[in-house]
Amino acid sequence: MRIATFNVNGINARLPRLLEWLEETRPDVACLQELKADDDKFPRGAIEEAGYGAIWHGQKGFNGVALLARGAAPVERQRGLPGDPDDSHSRYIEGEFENGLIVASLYLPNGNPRPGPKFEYKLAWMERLRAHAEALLALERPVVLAGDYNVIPSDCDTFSVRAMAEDALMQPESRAQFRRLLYQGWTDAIRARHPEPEPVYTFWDYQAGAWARDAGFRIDHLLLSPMAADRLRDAGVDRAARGRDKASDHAPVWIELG
DNA sequence: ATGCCATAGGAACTATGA
Repeated sequence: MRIATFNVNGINARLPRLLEWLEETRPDVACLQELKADDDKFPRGAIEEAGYGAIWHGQKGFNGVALLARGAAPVERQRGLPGDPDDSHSRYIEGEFENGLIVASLYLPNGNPRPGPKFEYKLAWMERLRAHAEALLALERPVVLAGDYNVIPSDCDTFSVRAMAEDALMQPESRAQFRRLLYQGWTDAIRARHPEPEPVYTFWDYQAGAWARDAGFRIDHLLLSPMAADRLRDAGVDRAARGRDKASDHAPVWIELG
């Protein structure tokens, strides 16, 4: 089965591209981020017509995450990341799919500018994610944590270490928290299939001709629990999606599980 | 150091992003 994650950067602005991508690649589960739409603005009709059941956690203006299942209705397990009742951002949704599979769609805070409250929020969010991920591992089930992590894990995951040196995405604290997650026992699916130092970018800025000169970085990740990692057959990036008219600044990332 | 470009909301411009 195919599971994919796609930061759409506005689900209504991106709807034609999203529907086209669903039809072309037919993922069994799709994790979407940056809906930038309130719950009642989610295009449920168009998604259903494309053959997908959906659950979503919207927010006006920014954030917003969703889970899509082909020919099925995802069963919601968790809406919002646990650990802070005062956190109003819609950045996490978790569902249950066929054969006991658990999949989460997450949109980790960017953290810029740094230093400052946004960077502190990012690190606190990562700590909450670590705690929740630990609980998921304890279930000993196939689990996929997919989404826009806003973390460049290592220097070969960016076109320019120098250009990104001061960015929150590449700070030692952000990377350390990401590594702590991996050390719990999660597998970074892209790196399992495409070991370093192969560059595998998932994001290219709209500005400064970044796509044209392949000035990208890797921030969209699928982390697999041991039971999911055992089933990993392949992983990749749908780069073609980034080259299209009215494209998102992110490309979809996918895995195939046996 | 800032803008570059894009989206949403709302009707000029700001907030947000990475």
